[in-house]
Order: sequence, then structure tokens, then C-alpha cells
Amino acid sequence: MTSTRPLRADAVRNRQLLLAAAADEFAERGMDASVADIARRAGVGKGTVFRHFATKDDLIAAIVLDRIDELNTAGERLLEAADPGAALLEFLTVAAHQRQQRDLSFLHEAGELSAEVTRVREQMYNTVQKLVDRAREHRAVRADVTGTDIILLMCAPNYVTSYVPDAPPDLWQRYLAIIFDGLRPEGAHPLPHPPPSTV
Amino acid sequence: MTSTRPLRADAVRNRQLLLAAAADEFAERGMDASVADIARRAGVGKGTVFRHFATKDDLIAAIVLDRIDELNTAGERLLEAADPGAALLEFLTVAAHQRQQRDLSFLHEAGELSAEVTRVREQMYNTVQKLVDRAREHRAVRADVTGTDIILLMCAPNYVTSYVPDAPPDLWQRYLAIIFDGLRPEGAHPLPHPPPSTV
DNA sequence: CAACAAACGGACCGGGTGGTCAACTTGTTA
DNA sequence: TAACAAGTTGACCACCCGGTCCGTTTGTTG
Repeated sequence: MTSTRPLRADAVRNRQLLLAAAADEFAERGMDASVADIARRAGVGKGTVFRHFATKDDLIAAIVLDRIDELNTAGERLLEAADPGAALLEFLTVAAHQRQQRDLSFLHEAGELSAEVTRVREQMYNTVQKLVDRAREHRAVRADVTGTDIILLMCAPNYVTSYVPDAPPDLWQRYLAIIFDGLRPEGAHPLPHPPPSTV
Repeated sequence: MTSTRPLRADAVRNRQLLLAAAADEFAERGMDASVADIARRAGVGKGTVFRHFATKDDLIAAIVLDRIDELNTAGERLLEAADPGAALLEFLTVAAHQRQQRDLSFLHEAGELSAEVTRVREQMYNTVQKLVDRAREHRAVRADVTGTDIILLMCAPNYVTSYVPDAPPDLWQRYLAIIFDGLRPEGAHPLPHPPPSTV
């Protein structure tokens, strides 16, 4: 049990400022965002960053954790939805929208992420699995598509639009629609490769 | 007119060694690949790198140029193919296969690329445009899909699989097939956003 | 308000980067 | 083969990075 006295008031405030500043800075400058710049943006000293997050990777992990939690919340809500096909599409929409506002995809691949991250991530995989299963049972998606497939295709619409300079902010919706059409049972052609087992 | 005496024999050899070593090094280490490592891998001093390529960005531009040229060659050949739908699919396959062997996608976004690159890139856009037009006329792809759409979706299958650790090397084919199904006329749903005009 | 721990800040450090340069080697050419 | 230009090399430079450390400030608590 790690019972410790609560954080000081200024400390909790600075922690929030840091997380927000880091997310913004990463979104703007990619992985090149430096700790010094993040600190400056948050209006704190560089040492304060390392007091809250032992390493840059820890800071990244904290950001990633928050984002996946958001998806989990949305996913679990959509498990209750009436139309399973629409629910899956909306989940993909939520995910794409999150990434549209701030593209932090590179953070997921970079550095060592905490065990906490892998835990909440697997929780999300589970939720998506269920969303897909429900959609498949309702014939909203083709039979040969798996939960893992959807996890992998989740942010493809954003990726696609990332190459367009000055893209209209909703352009990703176009590619989400195209990809989702590829997931439908009508007019589906057999797939040339088996699905991956795990992610 | 920039007429200059031909490169010395060892210089042309070193240039080739450098391009190959750089491509390998970038593919393995991403953008973090250092000029020093590239030089070592090519069996050459660091100074030699900068003699051939004034800056790291110039080296990157040279690599990108070669890759786009490969696609141009394939694309122009496929413009002669009998089945336009199959031709488009094969072009996408070639592009995905190229990126599967060495993922250098990040190079296209990074640094200032030469005017030569933009020239050959626009040439490629043109070829893709024609491939798509032919495929559309033959009802092989849906009417509301444009050449720009296909350019954007070109390497999405690789992106999708890039998140799978130890992915089977042909996994991208699965997602290419799904996306291509989304491009077909059968069972297409109206798209929620107009296509981007340029890339 | 006093006293103490918690939190802060920024100078500092080692390491790695892209790029330069002048001494040296080598291919070419007459 | 002589002579010169073209090419090579690695030590060197200035810069920036993540991370440390300690003197100082500040919130909390009795």
C-alpha cells in the first residue's frame, strides 16, 4: 500500500499545467518537443517537470494514459447503445476526433510506457472486441473482420489526412466512411491474409 | 547549363554506398539515424557524407527521389494494363510493398525537400490520377472517389500494420483488401465530406 | 506565527548532434 | 609517370538535449 500524504495545492496545479502544456507542445512539435520548452509553456522551472515525472517517458506515459481513458469511457457507454453498427461507427468517430484535435499518435510508440498504460490499453482492446462482436452479430460488419482489425484501423482516417497541408478539419470523416464501407458485409471480397491474433 | 566534369570512380561508388546505407539506417532507426552512423555503415568518413550531400536534408531528399521514381516507373507501366481495376490495385500493392520492405514514410514529411522532389512527386500524382480515372470509367471503383483520395490511402495499409509487433510481413495485404473493398462501387454509401482538391 | 517538509527553479553536466576544415590520399589526364 | 584537382578523413566546433542538484521559496500544520 502506497499511502502518502496528499500533494500540496500548488503541486497539483502545476501537474495539471504540465500535462496540458506537454500535450499541446507535443501536438505542435512532435517528438522533438523538449522538456525545457514544455516547462516554459507551463510557466514552471525545468526541475519541476522532473519532480513530477521522473523521466520524459514518464510524462509521455501520463499523457497517453489520459487519452486511452477517454476512449474507454466512450467505449463502455457505447456498449449500451441500441444500434451496434452505429455504436461501432461512433466509437471510431470518437477516436478519430480525439486524434484530430491533437495528434499524439507518435507518443504511443515512443519510449517505455508504464504498466498502467498496458493495463488500461488492454481494457480498451477488450471493449472494442465487444463492440465489434455485437456489430458482427447484427450483420453490421462483415463476418471475417475481428476486433483487432478495428483497433488497427481505428486511426487510419487521421493518418490518411495527415499528408494534406491545410486539410479541412473534418476531412478524416471522408476516409472513415470509405474504410467503414470496406468493413460492411455488402460487396465484401475474401481477405488475402488472416487477421493478427494480438496487438 | 551546369556542365561539370564527371565524378571520379570512387566518388560514384561512395555515393551509392551512402544512399544504400542511409536508407537502411533510416529504416532501422527512424529519423534518429545519425549522419555519423550512416557514414560508418557505408564504410566512409563523416566528411564524405557532407561532400556528397551538403546537408542531412539533402541526403533525405535524394533517397525520397529514388523511391518516388520507382513508383513512377511502375505507375506508367500499369497505365498500359488491360484491366484498369486490377492495374490500380496492383499500383497500390507496389506502393505498399515498397514501404513494407523499408518504411521511410517519415522522410517525406521531414525537412525541406528539393524542388526535384516536388517535380517528380507531382508527376506521380498525375499518373495516379490517370490510373483512377481509367478504373472509374470501368466501374472498378466508386464514382465519388478521386485520384487524390487514392494517393492519400496509398500507404494506409502499412500504417495500419505498423502497430502490430512482430507482424507477419504480408499482413498489410489484409488491410489493403479491406480498404479496396471500401473503394468499390458495390455497397458504397455516400461520403460525408468532399474530397480534398490538391495534395 | 513558527517551523518544517514539500515543492520550486535554474545553473550545471555529460553526451550526442549536424556541420566545418585543413591535412592527406587517390583517381585522372597529358 | 608527373602533377594536379577531386575526393577523403576524423578531429574539432557550437549547440541542444535529458537529467541532476542544491539553495531558495512556499504551502501546511500544530
